[in-house]
Amino acid sequence: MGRRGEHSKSEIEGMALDAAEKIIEAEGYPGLSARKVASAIGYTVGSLYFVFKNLDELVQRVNGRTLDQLYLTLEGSLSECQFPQQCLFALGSAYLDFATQHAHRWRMVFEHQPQSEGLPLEIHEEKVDLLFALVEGQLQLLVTQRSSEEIALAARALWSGVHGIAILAITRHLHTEGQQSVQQLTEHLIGHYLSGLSTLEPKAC
Amino acid sequence: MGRRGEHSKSEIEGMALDAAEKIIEAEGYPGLSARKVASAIGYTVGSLYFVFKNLDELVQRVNGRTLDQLYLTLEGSLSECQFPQQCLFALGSAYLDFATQHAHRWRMVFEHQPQSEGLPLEIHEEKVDLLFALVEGQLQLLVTQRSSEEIALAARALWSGVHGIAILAITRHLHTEGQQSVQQLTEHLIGHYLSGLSTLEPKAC
DNA sequence: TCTCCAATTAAACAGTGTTTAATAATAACG
DNA sequence: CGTTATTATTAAACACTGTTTAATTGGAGA
Repeated sequence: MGRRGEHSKSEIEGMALDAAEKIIEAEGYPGLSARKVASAIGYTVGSLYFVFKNLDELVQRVNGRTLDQLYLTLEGSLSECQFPQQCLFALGSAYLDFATQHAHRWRMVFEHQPQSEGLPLEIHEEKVDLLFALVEGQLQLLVTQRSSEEIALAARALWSGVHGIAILAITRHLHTEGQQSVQQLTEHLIGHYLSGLSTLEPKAC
Repeated sequence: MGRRGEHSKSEIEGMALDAAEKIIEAEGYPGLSARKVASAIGYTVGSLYFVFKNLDELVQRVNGRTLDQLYLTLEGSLSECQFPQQCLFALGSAYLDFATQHAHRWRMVFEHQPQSEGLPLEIHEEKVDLLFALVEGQLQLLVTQRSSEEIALAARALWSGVHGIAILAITRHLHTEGQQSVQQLTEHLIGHYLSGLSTLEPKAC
């Protein structure tokens, strides 16, 4: 039926991901549906299932692209800073900006729970590790003479903190006004944590 | 039809909330459905809508109870500590335990996005503020001579951090092994943050 | 030109949240 | 005690969901 081969399989895939992103950005994850995506790209649900195994798989693919985009954004934020502490502030600020500007898509990365347990979670762990690596790089420059395990631990502790601020701010659980004070909160956390990191003796952690 | 007045309105309400909690704890939020709750308490969907306006309202009620339970747990954890820093560690540990033991219900508190925007978010802000107050109390004891605004900011920064660790740990985005190292991560964050808090001059924040 | 395969669809199934009208059981009233 | 209202409860419907199925159609290869 109609227009066979008009779009290649990977073209349809890309169109579907684009459409899904738009829907999610506009209506949030609950607003996403297979038929909506299909009709947005001028196809029927069946064609979606010809390209994706599941709707879960589609969501995971969208999440993968979101993580890629987030990585590029964070990496880009490092081009406008000099000293490690400055750069960690920049990373935090960029993370918060991205989370608020693409709130729905960003939340979906961490909130979506696939029902059919497949394998693509490993891919995500890889991409999340890349994000952590950005933080580790700056911490490495800041506190020398520390094992990579300690650096990894520190990066996860600090960045979980920034992540928590972002989530609570977006879901309006912080009960603090405006975006300015959220940035303030982030700088407060990072600043005090780093101060403690350089104060406490290296062996104590 | 049948057994009219066998249970009062508030009894049915309580039964429904209990049943919903069990379902969520067992299958997660996606596993919850009106018909499941109804049949679990021996009624029909219609009776649910006679008691609750929405399924959203039922979820919000469950979330309210979860927050109450969380508060009691955290408050209880304070009975086994003496010094503020010790108590903050205890609070963090208890928060993490609760989050992992009731992962599905705890996640729902922060992840559920109601479609029909009602009013009961204010209730939640109140209960969340109560949680923050527990942290503020310990910080108050730890660092004297600081305005309540500074204490409130510090409590939110620190506890967002603990919250972030809990979320990322539960959703397995931390890529760190076992629960023991998650506790380690929390103590690391709290310890270093507090160290920085007492080091940095009071006016600098 | 005929065949066969791949792409696409329409239709179905079981499930969802929510609303509706019908109904049974009780309470109120004469 | 009989009748009427009211109120709790249900069954059924509606529009929607994810997913599967069988049926088609278009084009490539022989």
